[in-house]
Amino acid sequence: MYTLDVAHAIKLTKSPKALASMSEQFKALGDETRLGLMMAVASSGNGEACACDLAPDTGLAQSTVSHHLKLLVDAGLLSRTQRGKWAYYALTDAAVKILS
Amino acid sequence: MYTLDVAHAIKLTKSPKALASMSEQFKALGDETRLGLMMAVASSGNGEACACDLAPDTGLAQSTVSHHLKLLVDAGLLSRTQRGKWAYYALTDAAVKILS
DNA sequence: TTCATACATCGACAGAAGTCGATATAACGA
DNA sequence: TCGTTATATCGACTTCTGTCGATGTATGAA
Repeated sequence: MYTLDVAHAIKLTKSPKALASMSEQFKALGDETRLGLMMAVASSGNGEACACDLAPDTGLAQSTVSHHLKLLVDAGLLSRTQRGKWAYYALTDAAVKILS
Repeated sequence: MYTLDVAHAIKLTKSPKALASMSEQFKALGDETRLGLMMAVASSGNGEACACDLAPDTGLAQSTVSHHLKLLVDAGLLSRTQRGKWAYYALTDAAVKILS
């Protein structure tokens, strides 16, 4: 039956907790700037991107980009690695699942 | 290479138009009430759900639910069919793709 | 035609979210 | 140690968004 397939495929998350974290991830992606950042990371040379490269492309203030990146990390969509002075961001598995 | 796979899998939507409509859909799903409505439709008996059934479960005002449903339809995530006095909502293909 | 029901639209309001400039922190080089 | 660079955090402001009650619209029944 079509319906049951859909319900099953959609990993019917009746649990409110799962629903909350799910909607948090969607909310994080529901902003053009942040989705653009995700795409930039995805298409960046090494699977990861330096904040110093991401910020200029957006045309936004550095503090704004930093804020958006933190939000994406908090939602579990980006990982953050500090190397020296630079911060590198990469997609998490969760992000790849949602975006592909 | 890992990165290129990611970039490709993510249907690298450099086009701003695609990015805008994508983020619109994510934004629509980025609200717990609306995501709950989507789940309710997905798990409803017939693949579609009547607004009259959806509204009471949310505990919200009827006007609020109507507003959310319109938003989901506008984002291309729900289809709307009027039958008599009742409005029936069903997931679109786009919604199934995102949610599964 | 009149009434009730199902839903949409409107106007208002409170709280959330995006943005900025200024400032703090932390790492590296001289 | 001092200065520079890369990011993060803070405070303020404006715009967006979720919510409601009231009202409009359309369908069907009496």
